[in-house]
Amino acid sequence: MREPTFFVLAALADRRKHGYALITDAEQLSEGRVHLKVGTLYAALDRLKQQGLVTGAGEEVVDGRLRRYYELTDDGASALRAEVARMQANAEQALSRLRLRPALMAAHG
Amino acid sequence: MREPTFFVLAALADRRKHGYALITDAEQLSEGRVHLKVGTLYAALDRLKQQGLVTGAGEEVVDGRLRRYYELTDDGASALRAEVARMQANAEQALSRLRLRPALMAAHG
DNA sequence: CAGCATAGTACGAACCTCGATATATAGCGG
DNA sequence: CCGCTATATATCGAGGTTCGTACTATGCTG
Repeated sequence: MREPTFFVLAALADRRKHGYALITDAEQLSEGRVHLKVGTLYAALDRLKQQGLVTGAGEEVVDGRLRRYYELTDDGASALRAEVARMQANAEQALSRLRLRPALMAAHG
Repeated sequence: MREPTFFVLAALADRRKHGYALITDAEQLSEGRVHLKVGTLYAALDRLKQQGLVTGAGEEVVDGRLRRYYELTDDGASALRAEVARMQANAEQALSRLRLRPALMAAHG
């Protein structure tokens, strides 16, 4: 799973949201590191719906603009938890390798 | 950075290795979750060399077969540490969102 | 000579993301 | 009214990474 897709799931983890809200929410969640592009977002939502990780959760019209809501399915929440566990395990393994690395002697080579 | 690329860097973190050894090492590091394909590996090595994260570290002929060694540059080690920090931060953010999620009431809805 | 493990190379297909473009409503400044 | 910005959804071509497979090659075993 790529980073933009991960943040779509993460942004939906607490409650249902509409597309545009996901863009701003993912940006905050990632502390500014990830700005979802609209093409990425809707492609990801279509894919995740097809995979059963996300589902439509109603529509609303606010100020004449349509809002389509999305929410995590139970499978989606499981997939997100699994992805988190995988990332933490990967990070731990990489750190243990880095600790085996001979220390840098910056001065005097 | 994608997972296969991440494990190429992680497998090189402790000492120089040759291509084929990276495949078996990445598989162990990931606890069997990631099997590097040869096409993926050498494409990643070429890319990482071009980016200055990995560099050639000598050649050897063992049993008539060529071994090309690769090692992390200082930039490569920094990039790996940055990627680890990013993954840990992303995982933490996702977990805090999952904690806000209304609990599942499996029985009786 | 056939099969297997090791070791590296090459290439098209598939997947995900990027970046740009299009549509639509509402508010603000000129 | 026109242009600009923010909100909101949708589509499409281009690009980068990985996948999957096929290929070359050596040495060992049968």
